[in-house]
Parts: sequence; structure tokens; C-alpha cells
Amino acid sequence: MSRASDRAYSHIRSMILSGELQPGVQIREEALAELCGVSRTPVRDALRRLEAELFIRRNESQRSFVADWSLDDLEEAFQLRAMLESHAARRAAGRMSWDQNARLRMHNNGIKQAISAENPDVPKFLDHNRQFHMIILEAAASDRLTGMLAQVIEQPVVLRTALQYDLENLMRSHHEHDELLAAFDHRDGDWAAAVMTGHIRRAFHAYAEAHKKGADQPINDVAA
Amino acid sequence: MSRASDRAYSHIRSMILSGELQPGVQIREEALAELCGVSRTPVRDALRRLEAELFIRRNESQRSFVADWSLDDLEEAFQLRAMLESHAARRAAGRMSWDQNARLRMHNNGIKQAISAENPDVPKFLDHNRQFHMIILEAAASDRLTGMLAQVIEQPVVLRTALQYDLENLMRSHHEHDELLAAFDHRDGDWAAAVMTGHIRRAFHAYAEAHKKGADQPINDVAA
DNA sequence: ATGCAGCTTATTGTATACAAAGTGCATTCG
DNA sequence: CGAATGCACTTTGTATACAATAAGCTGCAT
Repeated sequence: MSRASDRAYSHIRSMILSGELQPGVQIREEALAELCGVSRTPVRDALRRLEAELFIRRNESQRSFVADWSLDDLEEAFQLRAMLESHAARRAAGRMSWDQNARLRMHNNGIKQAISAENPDVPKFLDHNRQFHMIILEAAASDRLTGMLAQVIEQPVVLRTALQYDLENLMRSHHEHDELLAAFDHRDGDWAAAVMTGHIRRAFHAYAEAHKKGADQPINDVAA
Repeated sequence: MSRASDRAYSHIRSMILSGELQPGVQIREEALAELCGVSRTPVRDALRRLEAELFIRRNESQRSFVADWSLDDLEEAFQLRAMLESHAARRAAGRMSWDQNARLRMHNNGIKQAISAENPDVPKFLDHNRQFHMIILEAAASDRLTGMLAQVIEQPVVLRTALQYDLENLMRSHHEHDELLAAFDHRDGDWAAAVMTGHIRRAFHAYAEAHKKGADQPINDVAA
């Protein structure tokens, strides 16, 4: 991550996630270059990546804007994610190694700890949660699937979703992970896929609720 | 579209499809730049796009190679395509406009003509086939879905698949399109999705058969 | 007022030179 | 003889200048 284009990438990405760059505003390569302390070349590189990940949109004449997500867009993204990630779970069920299984358990324990404290440690939850899903993807052993899911998951709104969770949702999430583990233990792909679909759908509704209440405030510490 | 980087993109892409650039070989930016008659800058741009579309792979130290697809990779791609495209068909069934329906029929007629002649006009088949699937995607009205499918469809091996079809397969394809049209007429998403799944799976097996027979020769006129 | 022509400015695209990083070979030392 | 190390060379990354193109504006004509 020492390359200039990588620095530009994560810098711009975090500015979008933190709300420093608000949805809809135009972004100019040169301005970003100055902000990131690099030249336009690596910034252009970063913008291409961010565009592919739908953080940024470009109009007909190639000007870039911070992506603005409607609730419909969001549901669509979750729908795709549910489809792809349940497919991943099905594949993973038949391929999971003992080591991967153990790591899944470890991260789910981490989640448990993060939400057991009197006040939940959300960043910790997020990290373990991310790892958990990553391992399933790893077990699914499909580069294309991984790449596509990255596209759906690495999106401004999706990344913020967990922050909207109340404690009950966090716990349900934890228990759904337990059920996934059970499905994996039985190498039951259908079961795993079904649980995963529900898992993602619930996440969507949790976010949608919060979204309706106007709780979609930029939150700074998500940025990584 | 910007001239140089697009020219580079389609030039390199067609070189890969035609077999001029063989799977596994390393490709250097400067060499491509000379071949395309542009500088390295637009070539780098094109390479990024081709990498996202899995025409090209990069190793740990950022060197680029023409992607080499195993039969497993291929099946995986078709599996994803079946999943995504049947999802698209389901959505399309509920949203298709009269105009889109008419255009679907037109292209399927075009396909019929292309394969009715004594010797089938494969490029014509391919073109109408492509349009047919595009219209379904258009009716599905999901930018993300469209983008993802592009990734799975715009791949070296997938693009060559139809060329492996014998006449019987071409005709079956045509009739499956008919069935899709019937499903759309009844606005029956489940039916459309089911037909589409079968349509893609058959395409996969048609290719896999040919592939096993070692018929995977580069074919020049696919390019562009 | 309104719409359009032509100019001006803002922004992105491309070329090129140079910097950094990786690779492979050859040489040397154990 | 084998492994490690340094050097030359290959390839990619970055900066910068300039070109092309789109957007916006001004002023004129209707």
C-alpha cells in the first residue's frame, strides 16, 4: 500500500465514506491530487477503481461525481449480494477446510465478545464480521465470485450498514453466523445458502429502517 | 469515448480473442503501445479495464499476462452467468415494455434467418443473439446487474462459445429464445428464469464438449 | 427577453521523461 | 558445487507538460 495510487485510493475512499465528499458533488482530478499529495496520474488510477466499485459515477463527458444511492439502488445491491453470497455459502459448504472452519469460529467468538460488553464495540464487530464473510468467500474458491462480491459489498452504503444496527440486530447477526457454522459442519450447501440469504436480507431491512428514520449520517471512523 | 484508450482497448481485446496474444504470455505496456500506435498512458487504461473483465491477469509484481482459462474456470463463469442472467430474466418479465418485447422478437427472427440458410451465418447469429440478451438486461433495469454480467459475458472463452455450436445447438438456442418470449408474454418471472438457466447451462455443455475435443482454436473473425 | 455564435475557461486525455521496483544473471564466497 | 549477493537490465509507477474537448459565458441579433 505504499504506492501513490493506493494512497490516493484509500484517501478518496475514506473521504467519501466519512461524508467529507458528499454524494452528488463533482470531483476533479487535480483537486484530489493536491489533497492526496500526489500527481493526477495515480489519482486517475484510483478513480477508475472507485468507479468500478460504484463509489463514483461519471457522466457522458467523463466528469466524475460522488455516487448518490437511492433506496432502490440499495435494495438492488443487497439483492445481488444475497444471491451471490448465498451461492458462495453453498460452494463453501462443500469445500471448507478444517482450518477455515476453525477461523470462522474464532471470528464469530470475536463478534460475541464485541457485542457482549456493556457498550458494543462496533468497529471490532465490523472487523470480525468482515473476516467471517471473507473466509466463506475464500472457501468458495472462486476468483470471479470474490471479485463480483467485492463490487457489491465495497459500496458506500453497504459499508455503513452495520453501523445502523442496534444491539438486537448485532446479536441476531451473531446467531445467524452460528447457524451458518452448523450448516458448514454438516456440509449442507442448501442450508448454508438459505441461511445466508436470510442473513443478508435482514441486514438490508435493518439498514432500510434506519435509512427511513433519516439516520444516515456520515460516520467518520468507518474509513479505513 | 476517448479515442486512444478505446482504440487500445479494442485492439488488445481483439488480439486476445483472435489468439494473436496467446493465453499465459506476458504482455508489456510498451510493446502494446507500439502495436496500438499510442503511448503507454492509454494502454495502461485499457489494461485496467481488460483486467477487470478477466482478459488479463497480473502477478504480485504487477506484470500482466493474458488470462489462461481452465475448464473449471469456464464452468464457474457459466455458473455465475446462469445465476445472474436468470435473475435478470425474472426481473425483465415484470418490467418488459411493448417495444422491448417487439425488439426481442425481431432479433429472434434475425437468428432464425441466420441459421435457416444452407450454411449458417454465424456472425449474424452472434450479433442478434447478443442484442437479444442485451434487451433482456435492459428490461431488467439494473445497472449493477448489467455491469456484473458484462464481466462474466465479456470473457475470452465465453465469447468464443457460440462458434463451437453446431447447427442443432443453434436451433435449440433459437427455440429457447421462443420459450423465453412466451414466458415474457405471460409476465411469468419464474418461468423466464428457469428457461434462462437451462439456456445458459446448455451453452456451457456445448462449449465443454467442443473444448474436450480440442476444438478450441482461436478464431479470427470474432474480434471487435 | 431569447436563443445562438463564438470565445474563454475548466477539466479530462495523451505523450514523454524520469523514478522506483522487480528479475535474472553472473560472480563470489562458504 | 551450491547458495547468497550485487549489478545490469526490464518493466511498471509517477510527475509534468501539452492537447483535446466539453462547459459556461458574453454579447449580438432577432
